[in-house]
Amino acid sequence: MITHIIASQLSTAKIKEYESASKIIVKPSWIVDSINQKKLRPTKDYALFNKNSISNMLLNNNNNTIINNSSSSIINNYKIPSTSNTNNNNNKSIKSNVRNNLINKNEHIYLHEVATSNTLSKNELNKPIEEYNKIENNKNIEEEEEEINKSLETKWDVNHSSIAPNFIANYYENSRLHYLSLWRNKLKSIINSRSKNKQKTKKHFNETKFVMHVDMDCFFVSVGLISRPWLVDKPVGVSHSSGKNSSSDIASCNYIARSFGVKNGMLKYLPLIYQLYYIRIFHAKKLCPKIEIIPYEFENYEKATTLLYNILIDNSDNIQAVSCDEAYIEIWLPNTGNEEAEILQKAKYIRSEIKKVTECNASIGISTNMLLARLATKKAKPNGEFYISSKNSIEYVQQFSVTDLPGVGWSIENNILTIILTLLLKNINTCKDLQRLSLSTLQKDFGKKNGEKLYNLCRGVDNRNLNSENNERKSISAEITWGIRFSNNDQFKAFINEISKEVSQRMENESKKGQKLTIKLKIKKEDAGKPIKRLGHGSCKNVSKSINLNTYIFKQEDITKHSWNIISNLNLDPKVLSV
DNA sequence: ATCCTCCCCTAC
DNA sequence: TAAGGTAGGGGAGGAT
Ligand SMILES: Nc1ccn([C@H]2C[C@H](O)[C@@H](COP(=O)(O)OP(=O)(O)OP(=O)(O)O)O2)c(=O)n1
Ligand SMILES: [Mg+2]
Ligand SMILES: [Mg+2]
Ligand SMILES: [Mg+2]
Repeated sequence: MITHIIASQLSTAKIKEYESASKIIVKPSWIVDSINQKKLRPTKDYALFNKNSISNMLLNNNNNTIINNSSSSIINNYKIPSTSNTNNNNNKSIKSNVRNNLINKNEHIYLHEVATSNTLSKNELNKPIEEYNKIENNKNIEEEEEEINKSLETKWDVNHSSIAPNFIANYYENSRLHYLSLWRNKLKSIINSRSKNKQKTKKHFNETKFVMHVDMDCFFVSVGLISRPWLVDKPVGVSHSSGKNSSSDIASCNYIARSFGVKNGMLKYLPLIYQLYYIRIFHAKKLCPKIEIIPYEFENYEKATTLLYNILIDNSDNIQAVSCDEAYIEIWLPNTGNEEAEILQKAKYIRSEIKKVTECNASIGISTNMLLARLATKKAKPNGEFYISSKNSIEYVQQFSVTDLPGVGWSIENNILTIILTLLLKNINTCKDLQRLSLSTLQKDFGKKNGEKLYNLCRGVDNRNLNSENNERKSISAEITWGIRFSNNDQFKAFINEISKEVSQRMENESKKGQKLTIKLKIKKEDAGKPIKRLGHGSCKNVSKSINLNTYIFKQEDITKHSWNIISNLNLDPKVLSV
C-alpha cells in the first residue's frame, strides 16, 4: 500500500545497501520499466494484432483464424536478403541490379583467417574475478587496451547509445531477443484464445493421447541458408557483425558449426585482451575459425514461423506455443493397437510438410507427456523424429544430463553437481545420479516446489497438460541493457520518458492497465572492468524497486512520473550516471 | 499461515 | 562496429 516514498518501505539495512550501491561508480546500466497487470479493461479481440506494426503474416489475423492460409499450398514468399548475393558465382537467382549495389559488402561471407582466440557462456561473465587468469605488465595488452579505450569513444558508440535519436526504436528493430519475446507473446496469445474453444468441444473415447514437441533445426541459420545454398555444407552462424575481430553474439549456428563446439548464444569473437583475462570464455572463431557469418532476416523468420504454425494447426488437436520455432501439439489416435507406428508416421508427415512449405528442417519428439516429448526432440535432432515410450521412461531418462531437463540451467546444474559429488562421490551429472537423491534431500537444497519438480523431472514424470497454466498475461515490460550511456541526469530522465512511452504503447495495444510498477536497474559494480560486449553493461549489480499504486495506469506520463519518482528515491547521484 | 518485496533463475 | 528481451516460477525473509 505504498504510494509515494519508496524509502519508507525499506528496512534500514536495505536503505544502506542502496546508498552504498549508488556510490559505487554507479551507472545505471540498464533500465526496466514494468507494469504488472492486475486487471484488464474489456479487450477488443485481437487488438494486439491489428495495431502492431512489426509484421505482416503473423499479424494478419482475422477473427478466429489464427493465422490465415493454413493450407500446404502456401507460397512461402521469403524476401531475398540483399546480402545473400555476396557469393558472386553461385547465386543465379538474385537479380543483377541488386547485386551491383552490394557487391562490395562481402566481408561477412569470407572469414577464413585463423583467429587467435577462445567461448562464452553468459553465466561465466559473472564469475568472481579470481577465477580469471589475470595478466599484468604486458605491454601488448596495454597497447591493445589503449586501443579499446579509444574505440569506446568512437562516433559509432555515441550514435548507437541511449542518447542517440531514435535509440529505442533502432535498438528493438535489431534485437533478436526482443523479437523472440515479441513473437512468443503473439503466438501464445493467438494460440491460447483458439485452443480454449477447441478443448471444450472435444471428447475422446477409445483414443490415446500423444504429445509432440516440434522444433525447427537451427532456425535462424536454416532460414538464412535458403538464399545461400552454397553455404549448406559449411559451418554457419547468424550474427550482427561480420568483421574478423569484432565481437557479437551468434544467435544460431548450424550443426556443422556445432560439431566444433560452437553454440547458440556464444560470442562470435573475443578480443585478444579479453581472451587473456577471461580464459574461461570461449568464442566461435576459436573453436571454428572457418565459421561463415550470415546476417539476420527477421522478416523471413516471421514468415517461416507463420508457415510452421499453420501446419501445426492443421495437424493437431491442441497446441501450446513455445516460441517462433517451437510448439507442443497434442494428437489423439484411435486405439488400434498400432498407435506407435501411426504416430511416427504422422510425425514424418508433419516434418515433410514443414520442409516442403518452409524449406527448413524440423525435428519432432513424441511421447505421452510434454517432458518426454521435449527430451525426445533432443534425440530426434537434427532433421528427425523420435518416440519415447512411457513404458520404460524411468530407465530411459537416466541417460540424459540434468541440463537436458527443462528448467535446469547452469546454476541448478552446478548445485546438483555439488550435491552429487558430496553425497555420491561422483563427478558426473546425469538423471540416473539425480534419481538416487531422495525427495527430502532435493527439497532441502532446492526448496519445496523445486525439489519436487526435480524429483519428478529426472524420472520422466510430468503431469502438465497443454495450455494448463493460466493464460492471462500478468505483466508487460520493456527493458534495454545495451547501449545505456548517460552523462547527466537529463539524459537519464529523457530515456525513462521514452521507455515509459514504449511500455504505455504496449499496454494500450492490449487494452490493459496496471497497478504495480516495477523499475529495474543495473548498476555497474565497483570492480567492473570494461564490458566485454561493445556498448554492453559489463559486470553489474541488479536492483529492483516496485510500488503498488492505488490506481490503474497505462498512460506514458503516468508511467514516467511514477518511474522517476521511484528512481529519485534511490538517491542516485547524477554524476554517477556518467560513463 | 499467508502475503509482499526483492531478488535469482530459466527459456527461446 | 552491433543491437545482453522478457514473462513467469519460485525462494528468502520480513510484515501482517
Ligand atoms: N541464445 C539464443 C538461443 C536461440 N536464439 C534464437 C535463434 C534460434 O535459431 C532460435 C530458436 O532457438 P532454438 O533453441 O530452437 O535453437 P535452434 O533452432 O537455432 O537450434 P536447434 O533447435 O536445432 O537446437 O532462437 C537466440 O537468438 N539466442
Ligand atoms: Mg530450434
Ligand atoms: Mg526452439
Ligand atoms: Mg535445461
